[in-house]
Amino acid sequence: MPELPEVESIKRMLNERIIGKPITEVEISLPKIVRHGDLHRMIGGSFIQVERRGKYLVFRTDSDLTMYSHLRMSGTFIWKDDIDEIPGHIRASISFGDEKLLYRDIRTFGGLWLYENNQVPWKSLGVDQFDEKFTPSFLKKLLHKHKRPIKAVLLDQAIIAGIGNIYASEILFAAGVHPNCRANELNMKEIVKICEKTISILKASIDSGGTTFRDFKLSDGRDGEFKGFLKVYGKAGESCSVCNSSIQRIVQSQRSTFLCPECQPE
DNA sequence: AGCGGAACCTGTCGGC
DNA sequence: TGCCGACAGGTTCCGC
Repeated sequence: MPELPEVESIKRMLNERIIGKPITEVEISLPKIVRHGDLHRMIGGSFIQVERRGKYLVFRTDSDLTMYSHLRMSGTFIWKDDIDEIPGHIRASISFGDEKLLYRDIRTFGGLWLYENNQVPWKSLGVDQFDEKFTPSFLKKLLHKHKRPIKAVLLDQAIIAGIGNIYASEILFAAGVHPNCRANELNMKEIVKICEKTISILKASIDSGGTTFRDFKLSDGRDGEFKGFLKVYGKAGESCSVCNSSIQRIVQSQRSTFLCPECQPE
């Protein structure tokens, strides 16, 4: 489920719900989703802020403990009072008195980490696309270090943190760049386009509450609304909205890529 | 060093 | 109707 806009939506929900409330209980129903640390150590403390780094959620507490979460393919957080019936696949929960935050994850690829001081669960995370450093000239330096196809480079979180598979296709379509173009062979005009479209598409998606591709729900159960804005992802065989050509699906690094062969010449 | 492929899981959908 | 394979929004590890 989570592309960056979904993670951002969840972050905002969490900041409205859990800040400053004493943590009274922690329940783990699938131990392996806790990748590091003992979450019970948070009992008695409280969260002071939830941040986002790439697709990670960062839960700051009033002590030196920090909880991290990555939702991977199917994780989500649900505020219990927002729903009528608790769904299956709840892997962990954190109680705040009568209120409760649920961590749900069908495929169990996601996880929770607890670290103290300034340790983090990621090895390396690249620049965030909303960072002021994310400019065409900076992007040019990054891209020209890699000869892989641009699609693979956009997806590499160690280079740019936050772009997922849906948006990689959408960004390259909007920029008119073929996904197989080698990153180090892109010219400045193409890089400027990629930079602008990355920011504008992700912003627009966040504003509309995230993508509903398969089964994404906002924490309160409403559908995200961005699905209707997708131009190529999941549309193989349909007509391009710009030129009417047939949208193609190709596979790169074992993942689907969608493109318009006319708008994105190789 | 950088790249492609396998692995980690469960659910859904389309074809026969 | 039912079974079976393909596919799914992500990341890490391993071998070349």
